[in-house]
Amino acid sequence: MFSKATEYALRATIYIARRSDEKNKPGLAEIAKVIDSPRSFTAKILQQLTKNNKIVSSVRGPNGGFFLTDKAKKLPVYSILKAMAEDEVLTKCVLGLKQCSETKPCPMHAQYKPLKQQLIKLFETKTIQDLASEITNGDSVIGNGK
Amino acid sequence: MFSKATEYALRATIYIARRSDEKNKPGLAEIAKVIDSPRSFTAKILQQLTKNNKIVSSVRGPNGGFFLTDKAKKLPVYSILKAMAEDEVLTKCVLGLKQCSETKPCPMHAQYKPLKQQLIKLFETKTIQDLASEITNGDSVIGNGK
DNA sequence: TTAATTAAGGATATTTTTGTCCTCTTTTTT
DNA sequence: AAAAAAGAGGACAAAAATATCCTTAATTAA
Repeated sequence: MFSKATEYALRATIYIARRSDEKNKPGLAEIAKVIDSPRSFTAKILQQLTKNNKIVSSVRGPNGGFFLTDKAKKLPVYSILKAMAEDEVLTKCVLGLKQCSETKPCPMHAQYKPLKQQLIKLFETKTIQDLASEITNGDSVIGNGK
Repeated sequence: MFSKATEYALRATIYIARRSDEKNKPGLAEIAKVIDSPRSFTAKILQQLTKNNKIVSSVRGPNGGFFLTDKAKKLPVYSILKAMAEDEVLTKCVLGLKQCSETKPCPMHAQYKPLKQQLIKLFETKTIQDLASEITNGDSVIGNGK
């Protein structure tokens, strides 16, 4: 559904939200290891999330790393998609038609519409914090094994 | 959501289903024009759909072109996704985790599951014929304008 | 103040996806 | 039988996505 870059962005952000506070800031190496993503590529993605979009914050130097402000934790997951310029995945026509609309619907339109709406609602309603808290049991997982 | 290739595959197949019978077989040029896709690339995709997977049928030579058998028209739309090797889009973890399962759910799992199920059901239930018939009014559309 | 640590950023490489072009084969028409 | 009209298939090209590496800047600790 989403690109690798966006998958890493989601996983990394959720992990940082879980692990970070004023004192504790996971670094790139730790994040990439835990979420099972290529390190340098993940660095680029975290830059994207810190730079314009202010979803992730960072500090350099020893004991530096990445963290989320309380404000950032309250952002909808959708904001990560927007930061990765991939929110269109949820909004565009399933058949990829520019034309497709209520008045000029594609053959999938009527059937797909309610699902699309639920998808958007899910990503708009759920906050980063919500997902970070979703460790209801010890088996919830954010990476691929060891 | 899907790749360009799969979008073209869906549009082309629906168009062929609408336009074809024993006598009438739209050709590549017509198909590509109507569904607004790059001609030669569309040729490759139609080859994929004819070759192994037997979703689309074709005949060469003058008055040749593409058509769907009655049997093919009754296939679920899902079969097009499988032919394009993109059915995983619907089934895999939103966060891209191999691990993710009922016993080791990712943080989105519980919320996303019912939506995933609806998506799969939609593509498994709807047939190509269903979509081809979905011209309830004259404004239904399968390409991008003129 | 020097050394060490860590993110930022630029340049480059690799892979995948998307797309084109040309020749070959099949089929029909003349 | 020859010519024309299509799809089939291979080789190649371009663009985008994914990934790596190296240097610089910021910050902290010794």
